[in-house]
Order: sequence, then structure tokens, then C-alpha cells
Amino acid sequence: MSGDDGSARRRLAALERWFTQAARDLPWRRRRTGYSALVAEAMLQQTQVARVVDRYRVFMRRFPTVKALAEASEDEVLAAWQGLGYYRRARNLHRAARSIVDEHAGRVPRDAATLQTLPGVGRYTAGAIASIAYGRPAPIVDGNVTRVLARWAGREPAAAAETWDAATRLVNLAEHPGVLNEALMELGATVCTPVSPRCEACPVARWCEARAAGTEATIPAPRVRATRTEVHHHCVLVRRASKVSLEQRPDEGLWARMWQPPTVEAASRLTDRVVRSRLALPVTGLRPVGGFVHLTTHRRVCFHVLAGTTRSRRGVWRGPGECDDLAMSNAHRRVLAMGG
DNA sequence: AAACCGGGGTA
DNA sequence: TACCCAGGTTT
Repeated sequence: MSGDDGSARRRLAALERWFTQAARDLPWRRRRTGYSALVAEAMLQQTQVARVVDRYRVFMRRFPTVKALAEASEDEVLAAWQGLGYYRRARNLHRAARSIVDEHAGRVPRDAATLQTLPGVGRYTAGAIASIAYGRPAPIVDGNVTRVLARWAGREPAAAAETWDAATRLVNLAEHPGVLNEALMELGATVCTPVSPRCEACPVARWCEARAAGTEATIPAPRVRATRTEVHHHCVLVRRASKVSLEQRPDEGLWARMWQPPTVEAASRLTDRVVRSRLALPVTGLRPVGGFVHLTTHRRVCFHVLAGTTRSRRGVWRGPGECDDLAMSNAHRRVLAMGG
């Protein structure tokens, strides 16, 4: 072992010790299995811990085992994911469960390379499951790790490949790979935060180059975001008796395969009569009932909600409170609520 | 390498 | 308002 490795080991040991006493009590830390790690990591992709905690508990009660998840329908899984966003994660998790049952004897793979063959499991998620659930020395790089390592080195985040190399060196020097990996993320989430890092509470502050240079608040520099394109969704609450008509969105793109009221999409706002002319159902008494703006990462979606009636019976119909089993975005739940 | 994919908490 | 988040997939 080189002297550098020796000091690196001491720093990592300090970080691991810190984690064992500072770790938040999170539901997926109570009982560690490959399946619980898979579900948690899928939910946590681009989503903050606080938003996942309750959803994880409900999801695990509904689908307690890989087998239970594999046997569910895609619509059931999407409905359980409702409101979490990035719905492709739910479809990938569902496909991964079926792959585990069909091709891996119902056992979650233990090595990162095999894990990465599962749908929705990339290098990060594979490394997280392999290290945290199974103790393997697999590296992970997420938003937290990138920021922590950049500040530790006192410079802007390196190219991805270099960050992965650094994470690989660290995890190979760790006493407990899973503990180190979680410690790096926990540090980024609770101490080495994007704004106002709490360096006084940091177990590795005395070795931090950004701290020494006083640059911890400016690393990393804010990213430039693409501007959101504006789109207009004209949603029509088509009533017959006390029910409304629902349709399924296309297989690809925003809210793929999720449910919505009959909708006419356009680049700009349409008049009511143009909306009516583009509906599949014959609608009478069409009138506007409101609107709102829904923001996603890449779009500014202007919802224009209209209501009308029809005598047609075609399509899928649901009464108030009969939509819980259908996968629907938060925005479309809001649209339905405008129907009174 | 860059675009696309949600939604909400936070300052 | 604009930032960020236990990223993955596709082009």
C-alpha cells in the first residue's frame, strides 16, 4: 500500500464512521434485500429522498416481492407510480421484475455487470444495488457524489469518465463499499448540499480543497438549462350521464400510455370550434371551464379545459372516484377535478 | 454529447 | 423565478 492510499483509507474510514451515526432512518434501510434496493433505487432516480419515502412504503405493500410485481399488469404498476413522474422508470422496473423471474430464477442478480442488463438499471443503479445490498466494491456516481468529489478536489466536476475512475478508486479502498457509497450520497444530501453547505458538520472538511479555498459555495457552477417549449393541451370533459370519457396517450413521449380526457394538442391555443372539430366523439354544448399551466423539465404545457356532452358510448368511461386504477398524471387529475 | 423524460421542494 | 434531485435511454 502506498502512503497516499493510507491517508485515503483514513479519510474514507472517517466518512464511513460518520455515516453509521448520522444516517437517516429511511424505510429501504430497515431491511436490505436486492428487491428492496431495486425498487428504492428506481424511485430515487432524479427524485429527492423526501418525495420517495411514503411512496416506497405503499409500493412495497402493494408489490411485496419480485414475483408480485412481475405478475402485475403494466397499468397497475403505472397507477402505483402515479404522481412520481418519469413514468418510464415504472415500466422499466416492471420489465426488470419480469426479467428477474423469467431469466434469473426470481433472484435479483448480485454483480453490477448482470444488474446493468436489466431495463432501467444503468451503471449507477447497478453499482448501488451491488454495493449497498450485497457489499460488493462497485462504484457509484450520482448528483451527490459528483458534487462531493468536485468540492473535495476543489475544482469543477471532472468529465464523467474521470469521476467514475475516482469513485472506483475510493470504493476499492473502503472498508465497507456499500457504507462508503451511501455515506458519499448522504453527505451530499444532508451536509455538502448544493447551496449553503454545512462544512462545520462535515466529517472530511479538513481535507476539502474547496473548503480550504473558500469556493465550496460556487462549486459546481450552475448548469445552463434548455428553454422550455410551449405546448397547448385542450382537454375536453365529455360527459354522458354522470361519467366522463377517457383515452390513453400514445406509446411514446410525454406521459406515454397514461390516461387523459379526450385531448387536442397544438402549438398554440385553438378556438373551441376547432377543438370540437378535432374530437373523435360528437360533442355538443362545448364550453370552457378553466385552465392552468403545468411545467415539466422540457415543456411549458398550457392546459385549456372544456366541457360538453355526447350521446356516443364509444371509448372508456369513468364516474367520479372511479379513476384510481388508471395511471394518470397529476396534471390530468387536476383537469378532472375541474369538472366538479 | 445532447435531447428527452415529471414533478415538487426550496431559496 | 430558477435551481436541484440516489439517472437511463435514445439519437
